[in-house]
Amino acid sequence: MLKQFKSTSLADQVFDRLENDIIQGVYPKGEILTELKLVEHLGVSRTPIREALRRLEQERLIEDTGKGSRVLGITEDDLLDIMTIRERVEGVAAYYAALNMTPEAKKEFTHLVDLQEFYFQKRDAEHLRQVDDQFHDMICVLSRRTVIMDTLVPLHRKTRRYRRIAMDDWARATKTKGEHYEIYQAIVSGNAELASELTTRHITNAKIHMMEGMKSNG
Amino acid sequence: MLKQFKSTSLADQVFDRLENDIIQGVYPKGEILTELKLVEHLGVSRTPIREALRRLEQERLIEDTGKGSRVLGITEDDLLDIMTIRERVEGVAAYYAALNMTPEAKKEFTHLVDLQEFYFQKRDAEHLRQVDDQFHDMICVLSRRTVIMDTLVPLHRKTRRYRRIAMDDWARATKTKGEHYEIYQAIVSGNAELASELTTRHITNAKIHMMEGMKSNG
DNA sequence: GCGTGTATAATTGTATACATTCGAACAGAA
DNA sequence: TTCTGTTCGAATGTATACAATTATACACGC
Repeated sequence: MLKQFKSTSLADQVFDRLENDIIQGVYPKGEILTELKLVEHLGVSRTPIREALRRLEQERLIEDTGKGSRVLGITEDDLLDIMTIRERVEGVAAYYAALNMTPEAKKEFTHLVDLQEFYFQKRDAEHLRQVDDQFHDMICVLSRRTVIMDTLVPLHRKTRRYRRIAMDDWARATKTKGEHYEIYQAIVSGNAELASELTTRHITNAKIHMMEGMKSNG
Repeated sequence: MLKQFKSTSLADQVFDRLENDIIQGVYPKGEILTELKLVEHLGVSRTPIREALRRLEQERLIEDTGKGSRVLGITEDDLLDIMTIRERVEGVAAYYAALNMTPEAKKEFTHLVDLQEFYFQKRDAEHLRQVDDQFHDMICVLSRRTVIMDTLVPLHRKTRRYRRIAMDDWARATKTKGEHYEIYQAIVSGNAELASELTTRHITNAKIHMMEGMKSNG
């Protein structure tokens, strides 16, 4: 018999799924989720569902009404604020990442950048979006600063739906790839100041692009 | 019979208590909390305790070991990063607060500033610390920007233990009172740019003061 | 028709029972 | 002694039973 995959708990699976579905808009904003409906829909008992709901509440993706949980979702104001915070904080992550590079970290980081190039050549927007996610998360992880990670990573997750749109604009994707590569070089060469500055500038660009997208799409 | 107080759930009570106890250092860093021990200690069943633990995990105050939850607490690096993030983000909150003032909000804010003066005159460091907490939380709430609130308020909570020390330094408390008053004036007069700048400068000062305290106290 | 009271059903809060996993202690053989 | 296998217990994961609350519908009296 094959070795079993590491079993994540049902509570974790429910959380991941609901978090993703809410961010992707599967559950429209304002919809009421009751525990019983989720039991039927997901086929697990109330215990893991309740634990997932409490965590989603903590992340302000849902709101307890006393009679079911209301889906809050992510507004345009939220997106704007997320980018503002990232613009001001993610440079700090890049700064520490540049100070903390190890050969293993560099190898992993390089692999990610190569993957980005690969998907770019294939014009594979969907995977490119995933790699973009991972790129920014990796900077946080490489910083080895827990508070910074815990602040930024949830914000990255919440912009996931938006980024799908951004990556379909190939001109922006090309620019993103170049900016990422510059950041990568600054970090692996240990140039903390430059890494910080380039990262901030990159996110400012992404923010501007996002705001233009919001204006034209309503 | 008297009207009952609004009953918060046991899960919420357990969360509040454990969160506070961990931040205050009641549970030393590294201690393992098992559900059974908490059941005995707190006198409630495992269900609300588990929900509280999952939320504490989400806030990275504990870590699941698979066999009990390890208390993580807050390191000096964490404190430094918290102040760095606040330094860069809290000005944004003040900016929006200045744009969103209503008569009711102004009244509440004014009351808080008066209260600060009151406790200052009484040399009541403990209450002064509470008001300091509330002042910074209030700026976030007044901003009416959910993401900014959700980012900053948990960080405020995590610095609570440190602030107790800071308030015992009366020279700093005096300076804090003055800086708060300037920020208050900028916000209620709707001067968003100034409010943002003063807030950032105030937190920079607090950060410097905190770092000096860390150096001298080891 | 309209308001009121009651019964009922839906929903969450809490406790507990059962399943499973994992590690540590211990016994026995090489 | 040391390695190994087994057993037992402690802990968590999951499901379910029970309690309490609240909204809704409906019947009844005015």
